[in-house]
Amino acid sequence: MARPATQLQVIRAGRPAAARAGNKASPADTTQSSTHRIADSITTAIVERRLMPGTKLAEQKIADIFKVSRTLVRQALNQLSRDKLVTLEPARGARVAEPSVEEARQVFEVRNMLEAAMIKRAATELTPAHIAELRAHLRDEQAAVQRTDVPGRTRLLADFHVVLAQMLGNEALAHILRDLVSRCSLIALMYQSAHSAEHSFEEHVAIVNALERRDAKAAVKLMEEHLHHVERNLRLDPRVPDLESVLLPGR
Amino acid sequence: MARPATQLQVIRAGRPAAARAGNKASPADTTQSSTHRIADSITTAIVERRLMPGTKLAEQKIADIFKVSRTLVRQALNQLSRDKLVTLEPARGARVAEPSVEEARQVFEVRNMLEAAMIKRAATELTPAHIAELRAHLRDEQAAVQRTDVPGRTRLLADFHVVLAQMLGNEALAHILRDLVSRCSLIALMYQSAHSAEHSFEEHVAIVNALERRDAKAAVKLMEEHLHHVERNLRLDPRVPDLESVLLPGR
DNA sequence: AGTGGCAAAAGTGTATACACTTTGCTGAGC
DNA sequence: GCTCAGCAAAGTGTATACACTTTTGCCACT
Repeated sequence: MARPATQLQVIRAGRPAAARAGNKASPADTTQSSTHRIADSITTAIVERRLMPGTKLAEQKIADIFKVSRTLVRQALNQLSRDKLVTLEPARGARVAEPSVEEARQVFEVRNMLEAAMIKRAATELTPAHIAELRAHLRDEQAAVQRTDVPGRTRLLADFHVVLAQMLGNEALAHILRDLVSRCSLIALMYQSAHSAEHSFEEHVAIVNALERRDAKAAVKLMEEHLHHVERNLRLDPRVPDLESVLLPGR
Repeated sequence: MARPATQLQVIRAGRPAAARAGNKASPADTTQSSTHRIADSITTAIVERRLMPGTKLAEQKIADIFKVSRTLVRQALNQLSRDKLVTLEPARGARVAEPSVEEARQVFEVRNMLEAAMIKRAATELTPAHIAELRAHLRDEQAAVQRTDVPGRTRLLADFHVVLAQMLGNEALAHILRDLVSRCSLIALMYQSAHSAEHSFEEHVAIVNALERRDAKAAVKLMEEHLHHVERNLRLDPRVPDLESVLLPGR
């Protein structure tokens, strides 16, 4: 069971003063809260498809990896379970969530509601400076797509929607959307989206073009179509309809 | 600064078996997770105005009240901070949140986006059975208003919006809305809404009437007006605009 | 060979210990 | 009398201890 002695090692990544050798608490030594760092790492790992749905997330193992106690890992897992990125079963531990088809439908429905309203306001409120920022973001997206940087493009394509929310200056909206978009990444991952990254990118470009023209109607329409395309290209139906037909395919 | 400790005493209801004298763990003995119970109690206390914004929530005191360790209280406070009902300052502890005017604006903006879209769908999708349920809810609202049951009516008026979300069968939407509505309760509490409960109730009735007529346009309009009224009746402006003009009013 | 059951191992849930931070108070210095 | 250093009390942050639960593997029994 993982020798705790290893925690005493002084080496620890390039942290100047903070990394004290003491084995006891030293709050506020890391740049941010350790909990947050752990939750972030796991989120990123899930979104970038390095942790598959259903993967067991044992507290002690994660604690060893991050060289902290289970306490902090538990906090992180708790947060993630609120984002629906992991599921927590009593006395059974945490696993990477496996969103159901129904859940996917619901999440996309909410995104549609929120983002349609959002883009409508964006069309009237965004300044040329904002549009320029969006163009810059699109350039990043394109670059990631072209060099087939899968984790990078996944993140950037998702961030597009969050960036829009932030430009409206509404943190509450941005926060909600960030959660929804993360969940969508997990859903896309589970249901193997066939929606090509290029396609998403092009739809983003079209949306920004409409915003620049201040054509609210077109922007809303494009956004709704975009979300609809993403959702429709999930393989939501034939996913393990029931166990029997998988094990006895001949029947 | 109002003694916070005494306010906490009120919360606990008579729990028969849970309060065991044993000091060690006994998982899964309470009906639900203790953490959840604690978070719920605090949420209720905030929404029902028994805990005022800014009240210090010291971990050990709460732990004593609920007869659990700080561990569980910390978990509960962490959850609440994600809902923005309490603020957590590093090494300074937790307090009941004091939402800013800007935050209030943002929350109402998001609610407007979500609820307008929601009510539009509700107008086309709700069945007569749903309408009947809504009528029943309205009766409860009215009863609470009439007997000036402040905590009850506050909760029921807020629940109206959550119930609508649930009727659309979208848990994700309902969950988001539940958070937003709780925050709104806190905001209303801080900025002493002058919006009378009767007024809200009547607007709810008008909304349900529109839904029954399946008049989506009217329903959306009524809902937007309702939210606008609630927001406009907050005293959002003169609230400590800046400290100087409070301390040196003559200038 | 197959099955039921028990015991060890692994893992979760809660409490507690202890280091560190903040805060409020007191007393020495001016 | 006022100010500020420094100390004590209160409170937070993290680790660890330990009780309980689930899982796993093994063995006796059929």
